Amino acid sequence: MENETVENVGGVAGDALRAYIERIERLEEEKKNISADIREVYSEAKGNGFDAKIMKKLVKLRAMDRADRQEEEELLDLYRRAIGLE
Amino acid sequence: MENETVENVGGVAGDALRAYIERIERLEEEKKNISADIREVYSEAKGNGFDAKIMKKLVKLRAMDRADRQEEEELLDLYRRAIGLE
Amino acid sequence: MENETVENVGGVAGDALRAYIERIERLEEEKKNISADIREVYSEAKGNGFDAKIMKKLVKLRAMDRADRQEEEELLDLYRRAIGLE
Amino acid sequence: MENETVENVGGVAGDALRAYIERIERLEEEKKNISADIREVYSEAKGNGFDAKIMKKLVKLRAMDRADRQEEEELLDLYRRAIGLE
DNA sequence: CTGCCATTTTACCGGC
DNA sequence: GCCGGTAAAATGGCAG
Repeated sequence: MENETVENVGGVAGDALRAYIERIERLEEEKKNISADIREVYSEAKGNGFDAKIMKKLVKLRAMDRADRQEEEELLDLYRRAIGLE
Repeated sequence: MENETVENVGGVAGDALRAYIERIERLEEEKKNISADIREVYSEAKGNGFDAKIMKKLVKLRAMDRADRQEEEELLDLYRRAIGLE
Repeated sequence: MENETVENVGGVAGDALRAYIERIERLEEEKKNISADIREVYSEAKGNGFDAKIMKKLVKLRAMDRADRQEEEELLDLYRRAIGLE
Repeated sequence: MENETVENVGGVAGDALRAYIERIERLEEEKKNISADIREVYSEAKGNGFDAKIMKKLVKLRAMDRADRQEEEELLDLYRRAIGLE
């Protein structure tokens, strides 16, 4: 390949590739910031006496719709009784 | 506790708790959207013939500073030769 | 280094390294087999009408000691009531 | 259901369920022990001057067959040159 | 066969 | 500074 440049190595379009990579890097950066914000909220809550682990369970439960949540809880309850786990 | 309300159950300040939970939920929502965007970029790149797995490696390598990257690569190379893995 | 061999590359003791790697590989192999066995049990249970997801929760609950389990469940319950999540 | 016992709660066969759970628990126990063994090997290697992170990469590379490994490495190399990452 | 979800592994962060 | 636990990433199994 005669006119091979950094933008076109072995048939790979370097410009296009770099553009994708940079878009991803920007998005990863944003995501990282949001994760830091979330950690901060948990930390603040903890400072006011709340238990972060339990809060995470609440977040999960709220994310499920009510019907699913109830169905799942009832089934778990049933299984627990079946094996005698209180 | 006589005046126990939904906002103050067993000494737990429901309003404060709910506020934390909602802040977290908003942030989680944003994060989720960004993750979707990232997946989309990989998907688009894949559609144009790039290999997503290799792209992820590039992103990781670029995130490391040059010195660390080179050190790590040299060490791996050394170990490979030590056990005869080409 | 004059007498550098595959067993001693750049000061790295190839024999020792290979021995560690091989021990790890054997253990990883065993682990993989056990994981397959576990999947098989869940699969069999599923074939007999049990819900694997709920079973996994049972396994987790049984792994916690009773005191921890009860404490955690009570705290979650308290928080749920505080934010009005049933 | 009149003769409901701990072995048959709400139509759930407690004995069968418990048997599955216990099989899983035994397997999980074994798996946990093996994981501990693996960690121990890495730790021992570290004590003798090896870098655990790099060792993990070796294990991974050895698990791939030679053709795949070479193909992947060549592709990564190509991409790196295409975006000018040395 | 592809995309999706769960598990597993890796990396990170906070606590001791 | 290290260790443990927690969250993120990557891999692998499963379903459609």
